[in-house]
Amino acid sequence: MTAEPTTTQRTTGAPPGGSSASRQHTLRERNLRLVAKAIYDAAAGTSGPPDAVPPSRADVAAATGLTRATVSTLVDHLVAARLITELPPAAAQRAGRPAVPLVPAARTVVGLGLEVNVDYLGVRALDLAGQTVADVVEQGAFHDSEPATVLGRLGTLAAEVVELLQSDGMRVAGARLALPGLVDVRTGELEVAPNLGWSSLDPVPLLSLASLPVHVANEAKLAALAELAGEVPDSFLYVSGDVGIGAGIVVDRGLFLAERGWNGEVGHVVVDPAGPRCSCGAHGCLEQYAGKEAVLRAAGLPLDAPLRSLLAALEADDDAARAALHRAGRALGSALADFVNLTGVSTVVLGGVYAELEPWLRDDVVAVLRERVLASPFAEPDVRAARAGQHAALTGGAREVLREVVADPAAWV
Amino acid sequence: MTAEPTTTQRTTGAPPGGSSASRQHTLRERNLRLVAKAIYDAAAGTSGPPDAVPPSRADVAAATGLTRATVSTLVDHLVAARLITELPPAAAQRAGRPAVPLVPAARTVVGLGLEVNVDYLGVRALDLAGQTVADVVEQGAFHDSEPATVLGRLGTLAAEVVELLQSDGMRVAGARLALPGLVDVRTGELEVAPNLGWSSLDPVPLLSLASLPVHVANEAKLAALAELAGEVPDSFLYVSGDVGIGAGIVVDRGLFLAERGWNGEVGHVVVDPAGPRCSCGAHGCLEQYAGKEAVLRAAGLPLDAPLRSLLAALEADDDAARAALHRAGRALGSALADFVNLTGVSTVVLGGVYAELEPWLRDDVVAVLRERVLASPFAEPDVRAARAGQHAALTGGAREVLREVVADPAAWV
DNA sequence: GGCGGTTTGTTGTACGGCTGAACTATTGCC
DNA sequence: GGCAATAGTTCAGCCGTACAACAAACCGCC
Repeated sequence: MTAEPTTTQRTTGAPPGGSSASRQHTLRERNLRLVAKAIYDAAAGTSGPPDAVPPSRADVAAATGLTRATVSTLVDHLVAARLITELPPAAAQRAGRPAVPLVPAARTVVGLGLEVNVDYLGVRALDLAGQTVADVVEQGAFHDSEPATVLGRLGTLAAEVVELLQSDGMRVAGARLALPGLVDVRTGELEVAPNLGWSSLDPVPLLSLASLPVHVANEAKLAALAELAGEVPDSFLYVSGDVGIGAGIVVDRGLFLAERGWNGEVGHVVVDPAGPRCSCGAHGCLEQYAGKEAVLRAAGLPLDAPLRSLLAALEADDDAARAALHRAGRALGSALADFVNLTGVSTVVLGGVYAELEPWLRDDVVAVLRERVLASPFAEPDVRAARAGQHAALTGGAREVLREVVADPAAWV
Repeated sequence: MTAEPTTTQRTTGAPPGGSSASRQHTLRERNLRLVAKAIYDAAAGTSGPPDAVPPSRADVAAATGLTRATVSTLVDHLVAARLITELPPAAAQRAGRPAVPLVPAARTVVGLGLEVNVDYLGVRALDLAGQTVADVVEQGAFHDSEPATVLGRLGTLAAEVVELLQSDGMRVAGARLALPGLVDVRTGELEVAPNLGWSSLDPVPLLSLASLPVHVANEAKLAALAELAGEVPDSFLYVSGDVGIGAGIVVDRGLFLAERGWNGEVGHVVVDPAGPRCSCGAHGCLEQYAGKEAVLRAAGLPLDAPLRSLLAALEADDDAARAALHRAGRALGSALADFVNLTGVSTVVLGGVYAELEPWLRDDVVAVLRERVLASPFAEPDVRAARAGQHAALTGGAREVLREVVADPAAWV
């Protein structure tokens, strides 16, 4: 008899009703979720490449353990709610009545990702099929900006997008607002966002988006969720390099958010107490070695240099640039070793500027992890570059909204 | 509109059936759990002091949202299964028919905690009422011991305890084996336990406990769960000082166990890369400052000195001892600051030898946490001593087994 | 090209479990 | 002793799933 991973998980989007009375309709809700999730996951290709052929009612019945009769009625409800679409039966190669392929509906229900960051703000809408149906990004300089003005502008953009989508017959399920700062996951308030110069405010009302449920989250954490669109383990640490260094802890495909969700502050892990003083008051924080500005400075580039000039220097084998990334990689490895040792999550995804710098960082990070992670002899740490592309938090936020739709389809039937 | 903590949690003891087909009997199972948990929690006094008077069927109905009719039949089942006991009606002060108080049954179903540690092995049995019904601890020296011999002896002790309990009419629900090493939570195998000199083995068969489900876990993690018996936040970091330094992450009253459960390795967070070399190969690990041996050495005591001689020196205001604890406290604070920053859990419980040393550690630990925890201006970190007493892992293991019984009472009706 | 074999999806009955309302049981208060 | 109040029980009704039989649509093969 062995220990099973008898574990619940604290991540985004717990199915509701875990600890409230179960009535007859609870069965319906739970089984609707089960069926919706089966079809959604098969289409998204949760593991491996997307199945060549979408599942039929019979497939869903086999996968869930429900009878075909029950699945049939549930699917009918989901189709009526426009969450699921029936495709024309494919030419069958087997004997028997051809199956009706079921896929998540396109352009019916969408989730919205919103973001304010230092140099841009944006709105992105995704549908259940995973397609981007709207994408608006405005460049800007929001360092020390006025929250009401910036969030008001973002709200206007979002309202325009919502208007457009609704006139196309789509329903907007909700929105996630990504901010580069400390967001209290319980209240949705922003405690502080150093790079915006914002503090102690409730951002949602400033958007003026009436009748649209908006949740707030940290930018790196939503960006982490965007990685779930691709092939990635169920649990990983996402580390996003930028002016600051943000992180998200993904466990079993959901965000780990204990207490107020203030985790992953890897930028201020002390790499060397004899190192340079950091803005946080401590000495030798990771940011002083692997923060964007520290790397540019060490590479002999101006602090406002674009990333591509650093990449150019690296590709040209510039010694200072190479040395800067070697130093950053060792420091990053050291801080990540603590991160892995403390959380027990062994895969690290490098996001933000680290994604593009990964070829020059990876070897050093891996080497230090191998030295310093205690479990590395039994579970080799894995380091990889993020793949979600530009403005990943917008994608992650929109995906998160849709995940909630799939997790509670009963609200839509 | 604000962000809710829309989070599932990965901790010990997920209610089963989260993602499988819901049939009619699923309702029964879920509601049985709900009722059992309501009665159990009220008795255990999950928050605050135990309610003066245990809940009645009507109270449970009000608390759960189920009707009195449903609660009545469910309670009848639980009473028949001897999981719940009806107390004689208390003298009613209100008008109306007096309520029948419901409490967890004493001495009917018990959970077993087992442990092998460096200097002892033990068996403890707890019943649903929270009482210890059996407690056997054998001192010994198990450094570099033979696993088969030691676990065989523990198995014999456990079998004797089981025999005794069963002859008294009790049913043993299961057992948890605590080991001071790296335990793979998925397979139950022990990868390595440095202080026992054990590695790569499956401990459960060596116990030779037929027909008793035994799960294996890390000792510090089970000790952390023992704290849940007292007044403690729902989430906290438990750090246990001993020869090594172990830790457990408790989130929403359950263990956080991502992947294989290898988290909380705080003993090898690097406090100062210029510090002394550690057995793990790195320099300046926390253990070199706050490990039991490092503290004793710094205090000028022999490495095998008992804890009470250190406590005596501290109470006598011995300079070397005080300085040793100051140094340990600063180092511990630094490593815990990383732990708090990375996990977002703001309460630290000091267990193992740290529990008794807490008066001399606390101020330094708190001071460093205040400096280094980024969220400390918004959520003051809390540091407290563990209260579970000797051999906490035995208590935690037994409690964990009982928590599973309460989480799935349907298996017992 | 019709017929058996095969797989899909639907229909109708049975059953389990919760609800709501009425009912019984037991007390305090006037 | 009667009335109000609270606890617990009984029973018809409803809801959602299972099970089994059935209809639909295809293949292959003689």
